[in-house]
Amino acid sequence: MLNTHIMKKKITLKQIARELDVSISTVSKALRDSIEISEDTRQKVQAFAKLYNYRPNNIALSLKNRKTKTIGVIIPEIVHHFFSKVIRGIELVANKRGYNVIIGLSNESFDKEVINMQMLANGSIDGFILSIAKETLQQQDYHHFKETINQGMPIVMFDRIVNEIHCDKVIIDDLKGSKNAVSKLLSNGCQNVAIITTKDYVSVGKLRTQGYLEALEDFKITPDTNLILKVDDELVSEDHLESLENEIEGLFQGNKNIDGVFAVNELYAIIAMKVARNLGMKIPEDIQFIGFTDGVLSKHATPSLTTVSQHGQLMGEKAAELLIDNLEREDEEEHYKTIVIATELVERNSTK
Amino acid sequence: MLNTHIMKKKITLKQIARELDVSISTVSKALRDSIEISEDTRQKVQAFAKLYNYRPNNIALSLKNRKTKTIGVIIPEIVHHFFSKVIRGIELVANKRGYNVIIGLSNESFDKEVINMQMLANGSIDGFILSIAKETLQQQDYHHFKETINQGMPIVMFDRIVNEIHCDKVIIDDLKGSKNAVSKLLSNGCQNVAIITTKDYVSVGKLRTQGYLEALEDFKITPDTNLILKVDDELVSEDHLESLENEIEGLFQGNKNIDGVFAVNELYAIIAMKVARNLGMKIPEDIQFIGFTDGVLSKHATPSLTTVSQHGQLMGEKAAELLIDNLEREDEEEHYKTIVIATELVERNSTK
DNA sequence: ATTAATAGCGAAAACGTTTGCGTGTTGACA
DNA sequence: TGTCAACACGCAAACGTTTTCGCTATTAAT
Repeated sequence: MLNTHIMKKKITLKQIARELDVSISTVSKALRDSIEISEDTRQKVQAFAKLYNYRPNNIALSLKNRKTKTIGVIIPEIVHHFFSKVIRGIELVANKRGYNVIIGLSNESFDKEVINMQMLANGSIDGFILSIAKETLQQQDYHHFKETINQGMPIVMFDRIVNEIHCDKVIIDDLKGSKNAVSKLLSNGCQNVAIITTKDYVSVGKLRTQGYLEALEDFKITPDTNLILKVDDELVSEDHLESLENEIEGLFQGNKNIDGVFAVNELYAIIAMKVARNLGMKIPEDIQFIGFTDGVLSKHATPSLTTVSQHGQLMGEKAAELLIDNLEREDEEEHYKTIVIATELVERNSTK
Repeated sequence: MLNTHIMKKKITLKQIARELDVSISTVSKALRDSIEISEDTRQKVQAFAKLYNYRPNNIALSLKNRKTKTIGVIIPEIVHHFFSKVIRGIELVANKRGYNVIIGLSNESFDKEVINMQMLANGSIDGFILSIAKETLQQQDYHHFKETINQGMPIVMFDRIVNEIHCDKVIIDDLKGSKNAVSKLLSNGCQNVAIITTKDYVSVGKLRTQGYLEALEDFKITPDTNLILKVDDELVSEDHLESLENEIEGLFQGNKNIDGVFAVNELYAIIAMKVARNLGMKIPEDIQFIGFTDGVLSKHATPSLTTVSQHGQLMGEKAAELLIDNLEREDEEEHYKTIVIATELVERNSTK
C-alpha cells in the first residue's frame, strides 16, 4: 500500500531473530521465560518484542498443536431470539475459557448444514455445537453427524436433537414445560384448552404436544382433536402469516367454547391473541394464553404474554462447557451426557 | 477412544503417500490434476483419497497461503434483531464467496472489544467487519482500530462508525430516514411532534435527532426542547424499563398537546405507545407513532408500528462485499468507500 | 592441569500443505 | 550407438511456531 503512514506489519520470530542476531529458538525461549536463556538476552528480546507488538501467529500454533481453540456453531437461523441467546451463552463461556466461536447458518436446509460442517471440519475447529435443521429432521439423514463424530471431532447438540446420534446433548424439558403450562391454564379454570403446535417431525413440537396431552389426562379431560392445531411450518415462513391467521380463526370459529390456548412458540401465541381480540374476546377474562419461548415479543405484547421460558443463554453456556470439557479431557473414556434445562413459567397478563 | 466402531481419523497427504508408496508431492499433484502425474497414479491416488474422504487441512493451507478465508465480526450484542440481521447478510455473501465468519461480542464494552480484536488479529482472520461499542464511542479511544489497519488488516465498519478512522464504511442514511419519518407525521397533520432519542454520543442517535430538527424546519416549526427526550441508555439495560416508562409518561403529562411521536428505536416506540394507551389516548386518532428499526416488535405490536426500516441484512451483505473485494484486490491502491443504505418507511397502523 | 558440570545458545524436526526444480527412465531419431 | 525430449516422479523449501537434543565455552572441582 502506498500509504505515507508507518506500516508495522505483523512481526514474526524469524524477523526478531534476524534483527537481534540470535536464533529463532532463542527468541521463542526468551519470550516464554525459559531458564535456558540468559537474563540479558531475555530482556533484550522481550523489549524488542514489546516494541514491535509481537504476537504469536495463531494459525502456526494451531497447526503445531493440532488444536485450534475454536468452536464451530451450526444453527438453523440467527435472526431468532432463542438462537441468538444460545450463541451469547456459548460465546460467554468460550471466551472465558480461551476459545473463539465460528458461526455457520444452515438456514434450515440439509445441504447447507452438510456444506457448513464440511467447511469447518477440515481442521478449522476443534468441535461442534449445533441444532439440527428442520429439513435434516424431515429427511432423517444424519450421516454427516456420524462421520464427524467418527473422525474424532466431538459434537454437542442442543434443543433440536436426535436420539440416534450418540453425543453430548443439552435440551430443555419440553414435556414438563408444556405440561406445566397447560396445567396452569386448567387450574386457572379453563375448560377447553386448545394447542397450536407444529408438525410432529419437529421433535420439540411433538414433545410439547405430548405435555399438553398429559396435562389433560391429569385433569381427567378427554382430548378433543378439534382443539389441536398442527401448523405447517412452510406457511409461516417470512410473511405468509395471513394463512396462519386464517387457520387460527378457523379454530376459534369452529370451537366457540375455547377459553385457553397454549402455543408452542411465541409468534403463534401473539397471532392467536390478535385473532381472538379481533373476534371480540377479552384477554384474559374470556380466554387465556400461554406461549413457549423467552423472546422479546412476549414481554412487550399487549397484553404481555405468559410464557414458558427456555433459558436459551443457559443452554448455550452448558453446551459450551460440555464441549470444552470434552476437548480438554485427558482420559478418552467417553460416555455422553444429556443435560436437561428446567423451564420456568413466567406469568404475565395473558393469564389470570 | 475405546469405541468398537471403526474410527476413520482425518487422513493426511503423508499417510496417503506412505500407503500408496509414492511421495507427498505426487499425491498433492495427483489430487490437483497436475499434468506432471501419469493417468495411472492419478486415478489410484484419487480413488484412495475419495475412499478415505480426504480433505486438505485448512489450517495448513492458511499458514501456507497466509490467508485464512475467514472474516472476523465484532458486534456489541447479538441478541438484537438488527445485528443478527446484519450477521445473516454477512454470512450469506461470505459463504457464497468461500469465507467463514467468526463472531466476537464486545457487549458494548471497550475492553472486550480490544481483547476480541487482539484474539482474532493474530492470524486467525483476514479482515474485520465491526460496529463500535458504546463505551468505545464514549471514551473516543480508537487506537485498536488504527493499529489493526496499520498492520495491514482491513476493517469495514457498519452502522456505528467514526469519521476519524479511515476505512470502508456502510451506514444507513439516518438523517434522511428520520427526516422522512418526521415529515410524514407532520404531513399527516401532527402539530406537536415529540422525539424520544438517545444521548448524543451514540452517533446514530445524534443524526436521527438532527433529522427530526431538519424536518421541523422544513415545516417552519420552531423546535420545543420540552418535546425532545434524550434517554440515558444505562436505564434501559435489561429490565429497568419502568424508569423509561416514567420518563415517557412525564413527557406526555408535561405536554398534553403531543400528537405525534418519533422514537429512534423500536423499543422506545413500543413503550411509548403503551404509555399513551394507558393515558387513554387513541392510536393513531389522537396520537401517531413512528419507530426506527426493522425489528419483530413493530410488526406484531398492537397497533402495528410504522417504522423506518434499516435493511440490516443488506448492510451486512454490502459490508462483506466491501471487505472481500478489498481482500481479493490485486492492486494495492486504497481509497475507502462509504456505502449509504437507503431507509424505507414501512407504513403500518400507528399512523394515519 | 585434567575432567566434569553447567550455562547459553543453535540446529532441526514437526504440524500439513503447495510448488519450482532436479533427475532418472523411457523412447525416438539421427 | 549416442543425443535429446518427454514423461513421471521426488526433493526441498516455505508458511510460523515449539521443543528436543546437541554443541561449545566457561566455570568449578579434583
